[in-house]
Amino acid sequence: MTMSGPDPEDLTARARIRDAALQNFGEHGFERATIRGIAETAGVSSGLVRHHFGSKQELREVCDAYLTKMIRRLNDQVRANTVPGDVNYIALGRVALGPYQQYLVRALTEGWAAPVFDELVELGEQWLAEADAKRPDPPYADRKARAALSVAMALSVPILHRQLSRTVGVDVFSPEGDHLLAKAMLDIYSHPILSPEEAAEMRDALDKIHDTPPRAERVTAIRQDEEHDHE
Amino acid sequence: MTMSGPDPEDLTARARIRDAALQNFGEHGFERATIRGIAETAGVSSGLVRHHFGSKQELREVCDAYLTKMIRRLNDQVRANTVPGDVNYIALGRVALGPYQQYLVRALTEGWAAPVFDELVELGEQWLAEADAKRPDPPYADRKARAALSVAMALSVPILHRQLSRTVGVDVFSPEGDHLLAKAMLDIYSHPILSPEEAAEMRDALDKIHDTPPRAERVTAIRQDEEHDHE
DNA sequence: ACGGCGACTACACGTAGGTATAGTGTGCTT
DNA sequence: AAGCACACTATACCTACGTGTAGTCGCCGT
Repeated sequence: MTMSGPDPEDLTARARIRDAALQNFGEHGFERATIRGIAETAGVSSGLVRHHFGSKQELREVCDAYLTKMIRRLNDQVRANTVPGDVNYIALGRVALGPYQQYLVRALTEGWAAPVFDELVELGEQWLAEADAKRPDPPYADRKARAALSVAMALSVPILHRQLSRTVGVDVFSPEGDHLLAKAMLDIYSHPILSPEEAAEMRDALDKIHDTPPRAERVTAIRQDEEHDHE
Repeated sequence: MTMSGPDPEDLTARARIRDAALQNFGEHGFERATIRGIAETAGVSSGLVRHHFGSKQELREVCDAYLTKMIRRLNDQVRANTVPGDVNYIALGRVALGPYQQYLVRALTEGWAAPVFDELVELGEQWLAEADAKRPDPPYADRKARAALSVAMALSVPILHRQLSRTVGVDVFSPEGDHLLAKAMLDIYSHPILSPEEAAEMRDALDKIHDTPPRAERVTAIRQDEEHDHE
C-alpha cells in the first residue's frame, strides 16, 4: 500500500542500515527501536551497525542529517517547480517523504532535527511574505512566529494521524483521508473562524490578560478531588 | 517557576504515584520513564507501584483515565462559564492542565488517550457549529473533520513546543511566549492566507489531483542519490 | 604471494529495568 | 486478643539491549 522506496538490494549495507534505522525509529520511536531490530530490517548483523555508526545516538544523528539534506533538496525542488497557488506540493512532499515521514514526525516532536524544522519555517516565511504583501493591515505578530506556527499546524496532521484517522474514520495517509483532510484544511484556511473585528477585540483582551493572568481559584477547582477517585 | 499542583503530602500514596507517573511519563515519555523513577518521585518503593497498579502499562491506563476525567471536568467548566468569544479558556486550559500538559501531549502523539481527543473534538464541534451558522457557503468538509483538524492544530503548539520555542526565541510556555503565539494564532485564524476564490480553485484542483496522484518521477528524483552521500 | 585493510559476523559482557516474591508493620473487625 | 487484610519495603530474578572484542572473508596494492 505504501510506496517501498528504492530496492534494498541496490544499496550499500551502510545505506540500508540508515534506511532501516529511519524506518524503525519512525515506527517505534528512538527508545523502543533496537539496534538488533534495525540490523535485522537491514539484513545485516547488529555488529555491523556499530561498525558503521558507532552508537545508537550517532546513528540517529546520521539519520537526522540525511533527512535534513533530503528536505533541503525537496525545498529546492519545490521552489524551482512550483507555480504560485499550487497546493499540490504539500501532497508531493508527503509522498516524497514516504516511509520517512514517520521519522520526521518523531524527530520533530522529540525536539531533534532542528535544521529540518528551520528549513520548513523558512519556506513558510517565503510563502507568508507573498500573502502579507496583499493585506492592508499589519500582522499581529512577526512573520517568523506566524510561519513557525503555520508549519507546526501543518505538521499536526502526520503527528496526530492516529487520533485523526480514528476520529474521521479513514486513514489520513490513504488517498481518501488525505483528500478529506486537505479539503478541511483549505476550508479552515479560507474561512476564518474569527472576523477581523472579533480578532482585534480578542487581541486587545489578550493584551489585558497578559497583565492579569488567569486566577488560581478557577484553576484549582478543576482538580480538587484528588483523593476519592478510586472506584 | 511552573505551578506545583497540590501538596504531595496531602495525597494518598496511590494518588502520589499516579501524579508522579503523569509527571514522569510526560517529561521522559512512556518508554524512557521507569517504574523506579516514578516510585522515587512519589517517595515510595518501586514494589508499591506494582502493588497498586500491577504493571507499567496498567499504570499508564490509569493515568489516561484520570486525565480523561480531568479534561471532562474542564470541559464542563468551560461550557458553563464561557461567554461566547472568550479565548481566555485556551489559556485557562493550559494553566489548569499544568504539569500534566506534557503527559497529554505524549499520550496523544503516541495514539493513546483517545477519549481525551474525542472530548476536545466535541468541544470544537460545538464551537464550529456557531461559526458555521454565520457563514453563507457550505463547508468543504464535514464538521467533525474540521473540528478534529482544528484541535490537532491547536495541539501542535504544546507538541512542538521545543521547536517553536527555539524558532521564535522565547519559551512558548512562558507568559511572553504564550502571548506571542496566541497573537500569531489569532492573526492566522482571522487573516486567511487564501481567499475564498483561491480556496475554491484549489479545492477543484485537489479533486482532480485525487484522480491523478503525483507522478512517480517527481518523487523519486528527490532521493535518487542514495549511494554517494558518505562525506 | 602476501600483508594490510575494511566490511562483516559471532559472541561475550554489563546493566537497566520490568516483574515476581517474601516479609514487615499497622489498623480494623469479631 | 486473634486473625486478617492491606499498604508498603527489600530484594531477587530474568530478559532485553547497548556495547565491546575477537575473528573471518575478500579485495587491493606491492
